[in-house]
Amino acid sequence: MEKFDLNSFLPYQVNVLASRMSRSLEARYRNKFGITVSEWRILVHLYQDQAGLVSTRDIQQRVDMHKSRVSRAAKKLEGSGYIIKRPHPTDRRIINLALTEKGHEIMGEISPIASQYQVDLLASLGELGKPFRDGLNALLEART
Amino acid sequence: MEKFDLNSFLPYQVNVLASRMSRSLEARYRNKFGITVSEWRILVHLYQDQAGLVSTRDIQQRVDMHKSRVSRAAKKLEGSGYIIKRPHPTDRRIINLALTEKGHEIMGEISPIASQYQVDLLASLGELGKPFRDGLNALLEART
DNA sequence: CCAATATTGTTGCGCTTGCAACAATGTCAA
DNA sequence: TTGACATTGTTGCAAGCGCAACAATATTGG
Repeated sequence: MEKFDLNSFLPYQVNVLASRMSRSLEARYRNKFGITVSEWRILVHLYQDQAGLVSTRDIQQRVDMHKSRVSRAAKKLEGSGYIIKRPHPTDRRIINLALTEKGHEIMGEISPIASQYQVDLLASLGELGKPFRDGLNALLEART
Repeated sequence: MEKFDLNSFLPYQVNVLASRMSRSLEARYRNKFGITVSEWRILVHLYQDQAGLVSTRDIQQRVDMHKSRVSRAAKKLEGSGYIIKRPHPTDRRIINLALTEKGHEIMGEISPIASQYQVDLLASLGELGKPFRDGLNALLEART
């Protein structure tokens, strides 16, 4: 009698997969650059959004991280010289973040690694790739 | 020019989804029973495997948790009276875990909640459910 | 038999995180 | 204008985690 099968329980599966992916990907750049996932998310966000009007608040909303997590990761990134904090021109509560030249350089190196990882993942998925991504997006959009 | 789109980056998406699922599901039972995800995994495993020959080592291997994490969660569960630790009959290094009556009772309550959550998830996925699960399983099997 | 090695589970350590409280600043209504 | 409320970012705290070291026990090779 099967009361409950953990191995086919979606939240469990997704969590396990997430941990493995993070770990596997992080292994590809952590030792080399000393970057954690939280910092990586901020860097990517600054890298892709060239506008530069990026506050801690923006990142918190767009990158699904609690503001305290953003705050601490940003502090570390500033200390490492990858980003700088600049005051918002009119609202003094807001702190804008921007990549330094060093930040651009490291993203120039890490970004291809991440892209390649994605390519590898999709290759291993084969024709399941498309429907899997559709389902993933559906679930992500379902819960606002 | 799109250098890198975080929102369509698979490891990011899967991680965000995993966090939301855990949080959403945990909210359905944590306050009521004071159970964390780690403890939940152990309880489910003991619940579904009636054989009872379940050591910390078994759980560690099957439930994708580091042994220290299993050890601590088991200690908490024992303290809460949900499980008991029993010595292995021949190998004195091994500690077998088993649900107490109280443990069975709580699983009788939580298990349907989890099942219902899965039903809700699949409902929101609609016809994407099947291919999504296929892709998920493919990724989980890909990395041993 | 015994010495070296392997396995099992626990624990100290450092790190990260979420939460709540907080200070500083901005907004808005009366 | 001003007083109440909202927003932004930081920090103390407690909890959880992975790693590595460890003690206890088991296995294996000579």
